[in-house]
Amino acid sequence: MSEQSPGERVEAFQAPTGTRDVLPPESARFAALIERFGTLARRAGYGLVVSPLFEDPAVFRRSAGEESDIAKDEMYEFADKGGRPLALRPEGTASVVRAFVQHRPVLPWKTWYVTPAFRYERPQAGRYRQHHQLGVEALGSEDADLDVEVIALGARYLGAVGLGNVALKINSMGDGACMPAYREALIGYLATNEARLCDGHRQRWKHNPLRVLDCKNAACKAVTAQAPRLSAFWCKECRAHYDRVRTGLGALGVGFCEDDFLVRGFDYYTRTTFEFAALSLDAAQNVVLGGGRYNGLVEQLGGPHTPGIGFGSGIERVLLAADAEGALADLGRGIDVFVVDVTDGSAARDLTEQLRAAGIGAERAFDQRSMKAQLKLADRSGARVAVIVGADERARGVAMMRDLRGEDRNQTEVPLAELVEALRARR
RNA sequence: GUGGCCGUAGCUCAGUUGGUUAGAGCGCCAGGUUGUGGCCCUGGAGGUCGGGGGUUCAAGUCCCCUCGGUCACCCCA
Repeated sequence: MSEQSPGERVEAFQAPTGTRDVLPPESARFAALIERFGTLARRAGYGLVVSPLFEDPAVFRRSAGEESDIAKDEMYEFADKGGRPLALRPEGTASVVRAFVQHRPVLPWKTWYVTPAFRYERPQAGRYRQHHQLGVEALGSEDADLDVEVIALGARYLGAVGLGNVALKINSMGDGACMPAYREALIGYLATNEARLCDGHRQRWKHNPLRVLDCKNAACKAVTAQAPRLSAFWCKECRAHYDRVRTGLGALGVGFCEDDFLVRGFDYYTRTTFEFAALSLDAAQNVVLGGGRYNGLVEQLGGPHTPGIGFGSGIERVLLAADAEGALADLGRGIDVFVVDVTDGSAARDLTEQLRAAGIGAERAFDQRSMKAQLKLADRSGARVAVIVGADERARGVAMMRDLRGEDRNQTEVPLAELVEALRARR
């Protein structure tokens, strides 16, 4: 039963604010990123983790930090029909760590994931309420060489999708032994220089003093230029770890620069932090891959002390950067052959399936279109070859094989029994 | 959450100081070519002018509200 009264027009629904549909042909690039990343991750011994899109909100709050913006006002929270509080995943790491705590897999546990992520914020260039991330999380080792492996994997991934113009920054956040002292020193310094901070941070610096370090405002930059350096506070162990990371990256030929002010958005980072920025994008949203070590996070979520490191990479951001660099431009549709049937369609029906079964990408037209229309579709499908079957060919058990690309576009007759072989020969 | 700009066909846009049946290019469909795509020619389909209210003899055009988009701040991927 229709609920509309006669003549009433139904509104055209559209995707909610800050979300979008990823459609062909763009979705091919989306898929290519995931495929290439998955291949590299598996090759390095990382296994896929698929976990629920929603969790107890406390999982995300504990992880990102109770005081973080994500925890405070960017989470999609709701209660299900049983009254259970739930939240949509705002980032990738927390869920994986929660799964680790729950299942206690054998260490080291090296995983990768692809997932949507939800944050309630105003959309703008390169930022959505639902975006997509892929990444890795490796738990159970404190070895700096694992940091190197993870960073190298990130670099390899960005290279594999064709991004050349990227810059890697690394830093160390210290640990429980040295970070508190730095924090105190920074707070003391900011307190005496409060008046010179930018408008926003003059009000908010106490809320998260470290954030002032990566403020883009000139006023803040002038202040932080003289601020105490985190690196001067590193304890012996943190310095040794950091040095091993630097050495490792150097040995692998992964270029990087060190940035004392690299402070990432989540509270859980200890020691190594890193970011890859796409230099072809505006600085406000140019981080395409970022992560770091989180040696206290597993305990935060109720597990045993277990060190970990990982990164997340925004698919939309990487795609923006790929656009800017002209990368990933020529992904075909995977159609090798277009079957043109000017009989009753049964030849197209049977031949396309036969070709697909043989591993050949095959497409056809439906609805008994004219031969001219079918060839037009064949042209646009990207196929290299059209296989044409008319009444005459069908009667004789043959097909015309026509070149759609290249210089000489000849056309030859092939017995149906030899079609697959003939098409393969043309590859 | 705050602010700027913008909503006319599937897409990119034009639309004179408010004035008949709202246009173009591209795309789509068909024909030119009774079995041949890309180029060309002809024709066709396709529009709640984002939505609602108001002013007016008359609103795509002016006013208000609203929804959406976009950009920036904030924050982040």
